[in-house]
Amino acid sequence: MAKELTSRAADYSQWYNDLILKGQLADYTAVRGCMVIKPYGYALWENMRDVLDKMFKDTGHVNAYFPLFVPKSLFEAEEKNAEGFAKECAIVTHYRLKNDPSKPGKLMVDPEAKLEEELIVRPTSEAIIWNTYKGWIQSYRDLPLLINQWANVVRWEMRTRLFLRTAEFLWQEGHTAHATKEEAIIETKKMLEVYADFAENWMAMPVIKGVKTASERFAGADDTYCIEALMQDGKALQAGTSHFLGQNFAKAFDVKFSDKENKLEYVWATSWGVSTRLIGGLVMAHSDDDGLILPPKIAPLQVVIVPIFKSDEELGMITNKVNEIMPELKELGIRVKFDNSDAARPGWKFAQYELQGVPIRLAIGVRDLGNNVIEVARRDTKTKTSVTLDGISFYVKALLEEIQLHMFNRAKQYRDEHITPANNWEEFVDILDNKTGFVSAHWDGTAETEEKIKELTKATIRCIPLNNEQENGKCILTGNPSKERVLFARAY
RNA sequence: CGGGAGGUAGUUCAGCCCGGUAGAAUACUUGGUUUGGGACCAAGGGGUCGCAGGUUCGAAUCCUGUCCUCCCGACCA
Repeated sequence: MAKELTSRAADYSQWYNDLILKGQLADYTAVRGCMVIKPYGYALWENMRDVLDKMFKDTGHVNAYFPLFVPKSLFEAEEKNAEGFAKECAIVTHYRLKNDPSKPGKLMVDPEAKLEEELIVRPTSEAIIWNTYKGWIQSYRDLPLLINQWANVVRWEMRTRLFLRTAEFLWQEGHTAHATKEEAIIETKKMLEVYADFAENWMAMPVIKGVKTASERFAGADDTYCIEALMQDGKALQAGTSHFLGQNFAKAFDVKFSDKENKLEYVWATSWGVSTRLIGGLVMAHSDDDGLILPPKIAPLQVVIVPIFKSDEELGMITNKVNEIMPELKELGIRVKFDNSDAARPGWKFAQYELQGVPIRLAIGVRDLGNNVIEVARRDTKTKTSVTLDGISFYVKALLEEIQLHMFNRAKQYRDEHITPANNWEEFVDILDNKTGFVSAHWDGTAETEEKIKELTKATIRCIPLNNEQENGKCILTGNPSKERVLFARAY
């Protein structure tokens, strides 16, 4: 079974690629580093997007859309932000092609059509948005501004990987403006909670909420909060970030407001985002050697019904019964498909839907009709049971919930078992090399030490967990005093 | 961007070293038998050999350039 898939043990990277490609989530294109998200993968993204969008709106945000291009002069206004992204920008320099006189039928860039000012294809939108906000904000009555946009961005990464790091990707970016520092910090933390809620309760992917060290911070932020997830190969994945931007962008773009005392103040800012990278995390958090395992709440298809028949007459009998069940399932809001195609035999369908991670498979043949039962197969545990057809829709509904919970608990158990304290350097390195996962260790708080540890072990500080327990100790590398442990890991 | 590997039928690949009518498996189409874990038989269709130059009587094969992918590294909100 699953004979064409590479196993995780044999080659984890290849297994990951196999699942994306053969599970039909995405495919390569002729464009370097850019993928096409196929209908099945896009359906997954749509489900994720819809849930997040509702969460944003429930927390008072509205959607808008800003330009893809950022004039270079605006892009460079916030210096740290510009510096952070400068090395991975796509730049528009011309606006016209013309026939190439030396190569008939071919086109060339028209040198006459050079732009006065280059346009940067947005790697993130703070610059264009804050330049726009300048015109929208005059008074404290204009605040807060709570805006989100669903968009694509481009980052010219040297090395790309499907979903995890592509040159162009889809995401949402929230950009809010506030009258006070306190309010902006509350917003930053609120959105981190939204992300954690989404990751854990919808994607069934446990995350650690924390704050980044100064060197891992978003370029232009005063603080970067993050959710960190753990993949099955023991590597960490930054799954979402929420930034407290202070007044950095307000100052760079001169965005001031009059407060109640008619004093001019700079606006306080936040930005926060999650991307299609979440899909990569979803794949690596849950799936197995037989294919994808998708959490029911966001799976494009939650239930597939596969008929087992030897003749049209038998298929007719089965179809009659399925026609009773389908409306009941749909009535309960379940995304269900009846695969009565005769192009593939049952065994092939079983394997295909397992590869694509459909949470529940129902198989029904005439034998089952006689016994008034149906075979229920769970993707997460690969167990099969024969269940009475009476009230089957409620059984399926409950089972979907159970699968969702089981997937989360299983991932959480793995994650929890892979947060390991290290009290000396030998332990630290041993855990990273052999056990993998997060290592909880003391750090002296300096960027130099952080960098040195990264050089020596390739592990980075993923975050300083929120509500971190305070505990006096000694830095794992330097032995200097430390007040708390931080989480290290090798990461994607 | 450095090192390594690769790109030939929808897919996985052989052929390349040593230039001479483009192959296999699988998938697809049709017919038949089948159908409770990736069925079988028969017939059939499908290719600018990544792209662009060059060498040659002749290039999938040799040479040069270029694009895309994978792995390792550097980089990485």
